[in-house]
Amino acid sequence: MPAARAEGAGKSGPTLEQVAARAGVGRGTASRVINGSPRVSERTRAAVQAAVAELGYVPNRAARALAAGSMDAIALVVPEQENRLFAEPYFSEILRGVSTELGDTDMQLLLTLIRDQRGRERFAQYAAAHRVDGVLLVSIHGDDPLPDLLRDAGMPAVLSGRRSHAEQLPYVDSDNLLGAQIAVEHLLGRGRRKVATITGPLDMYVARCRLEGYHEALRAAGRTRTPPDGRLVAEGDFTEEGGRRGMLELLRRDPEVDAVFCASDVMAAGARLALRETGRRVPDDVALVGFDDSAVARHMDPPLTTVRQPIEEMGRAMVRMLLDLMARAQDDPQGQHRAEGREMTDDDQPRLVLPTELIRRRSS
Amino acid sequence: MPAARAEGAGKSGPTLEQVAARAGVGRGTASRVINGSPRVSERTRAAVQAAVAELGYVPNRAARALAAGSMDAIALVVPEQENRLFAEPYFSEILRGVSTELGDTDMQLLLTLIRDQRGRERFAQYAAAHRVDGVLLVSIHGDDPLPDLLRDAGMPAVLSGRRSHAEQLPYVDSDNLLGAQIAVEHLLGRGRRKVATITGPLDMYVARCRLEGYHEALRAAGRTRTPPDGRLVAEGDFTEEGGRRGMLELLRRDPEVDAVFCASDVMAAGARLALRETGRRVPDDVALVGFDDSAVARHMDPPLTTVRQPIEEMGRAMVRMLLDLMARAQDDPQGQHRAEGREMTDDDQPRLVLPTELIRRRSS
DNA sequence: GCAAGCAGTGGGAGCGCTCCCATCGATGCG
DNA sequence: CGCATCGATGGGAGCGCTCCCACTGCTTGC
Repeated sequence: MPAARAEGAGKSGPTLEQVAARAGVGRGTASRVINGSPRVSERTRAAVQAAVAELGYVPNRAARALAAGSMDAIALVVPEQENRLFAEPYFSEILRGVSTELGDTDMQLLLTLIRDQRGRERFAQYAAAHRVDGVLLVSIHGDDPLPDLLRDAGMPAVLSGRRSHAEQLPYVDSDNLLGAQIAVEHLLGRGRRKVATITGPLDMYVARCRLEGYHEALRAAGRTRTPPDGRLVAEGDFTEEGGRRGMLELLRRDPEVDAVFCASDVMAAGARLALRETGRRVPDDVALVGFDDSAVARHMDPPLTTVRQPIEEMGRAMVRMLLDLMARAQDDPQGQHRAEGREMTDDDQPRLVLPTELIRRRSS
Repeated sequence: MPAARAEGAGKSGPTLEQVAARAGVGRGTASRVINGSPRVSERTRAAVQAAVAELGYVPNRAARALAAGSMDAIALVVPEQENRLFAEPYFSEILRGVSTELGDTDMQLLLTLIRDQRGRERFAQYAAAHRVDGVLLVSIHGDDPLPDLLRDAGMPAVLSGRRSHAEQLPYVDSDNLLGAQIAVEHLLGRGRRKVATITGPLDMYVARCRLEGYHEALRAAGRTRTPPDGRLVAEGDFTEEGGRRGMLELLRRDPEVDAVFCASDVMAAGARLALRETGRRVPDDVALVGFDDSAVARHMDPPLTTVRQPIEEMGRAMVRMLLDLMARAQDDPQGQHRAEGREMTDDDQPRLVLPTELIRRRSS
């Protein structure tokens, strides 16, 4: 069929000009059809569409980007500190959600790893140079300047998780505090007396929220600070080894710990190792609860009770939110409506917090 | 001059033209400096570099792509059949290797999910329309036409894993056959008498290789087909549930199975479940060996003996190979050297097979 | 009956860059 | 001492597209 596409191998496909010629219309009209403008007669539209089909025309993205000033692409930015994130189920799920939601658009997904400060600045520049139309930020620490760099550059961006309680940028998060709280309440409800916790890195808001939920549950149970000064709190780093060390530390401080809420399943797996090393049974001696409901939770022995967060859905929601922001930016190139006397308030920024849920298994 | 495009906020950064003006040189010279051409005097180079720094100039990718006909981007294509891959450790590792290796380039990584046949064709068109300069293909089934579509379009591509023994395209693979063989030999060496296997989907070459390794080991041990007709072979699909079903099937066929080689750790986890359900102990009653050495192997109880393949390194190798192919394509736009009477032989295609290694843990 | 209005259209003017040809001294050589 | 050479440079000509203005017929309004 596309007998066209003559012999020359490497040449890129037909151009708009050729399509227009074939359809017997002007370049402008052809462009209008391709882009679905309404101001085209039915006859013409059909003719152009036929030409497109015959020639197997595919718009040249670079040309379009150059002329229109938009790249039809968004970036998923991943700070690669500690090489950690990729292995995490969290990331795969986000990725799945993002690409699924993007599948319906003809937007492209760019994956960008940010390694260090230099990379961060470089990316901010890239973004400013309009190499992408929007940015998704995953696993951002509280002190990361990148989001603000992007905002200043006028680049639409959505965070997965907040950096602080007062996050200024659009974000999608899950209800970490409540999730942790129900997890700990569950442990208390099962009659556990010394409920400890292994937290994430406390420079991450998500880790602080889960710790807060832990405290909240204890407080609600009238069990505030027993024993005092957080002896039952160990700071981990969301890694397996961190969970293991945290557990050993907790046991060292108080050998009678009988339950642990871990701020991630992976850390719970680490804690499980430590428990095994020290000859403790789960859940008989120590009950364990994780967070995420990732695959590892199901595979542990015994299977891990955990707090499920709808990660894939979060990925999808982030994309929807970003596309929305991009559309806004389109209509209102520089957020100029704030020039209309109306300050861009925080409330203009979309945000979404999805619910978490306790999944009970045999570890508690 | 182009006072045009005045202040409007969303303005992209400075242009090459402005950099050139600032440095007091012509556009061509500025471009030469930016692209590291040698034909520039030291003085001029310094002046331009200073201007770049002062202005914070970042080349506009779209313009460059349009003018130069290359996108400085490669695509990682993932067929999303069954929604499976993203969750797999295999994928995360590849991804990590790929993006690490790419970090040193200023090449961009595009992630593309292919959902169905339509998506496949669409992507082939995209590629042909030069939206990317090269393609990495992951988890391709034996009958997938995409690789050939790409080759016909003259698009450099590298596969992870072969589609068949006679793979025509460049690929990076690991030594699946030998890996499986040492795994099974290990089992036999431990005195197991009835060694079964749960394979991957047999339309994937990787699965057939591992099955072949299994047979090879039995043959070498003089244990060919006992019992006959592959009663000890169950076909799985690389999923946990598939592993579970495979194990149940094997036990049904022959309750005296005392060892199982699973073609992936995830399936081994499924098999472990089935074993537990039917009251069998690991390794006492049944020894288990997996493949991949993914995180799940370490977390299982008991920890899983498995065959390690250097997945991250495979990702890196794929990128190196692809960049190399792209450079070739550059020099020799249409593989025209075959016009010189020299047919493009298979041997022109780079290929790489990395070694596998047995990791002994307590499940065997 | 004539000026507007409007849907539908064609095509010029760039977008910012790379490619490449023309230019211009400064050399080198016969 | 004049001419071919060469390193260094300037700038025109697009790349394929979108934007937008101008133009064509027609249907309206007064």
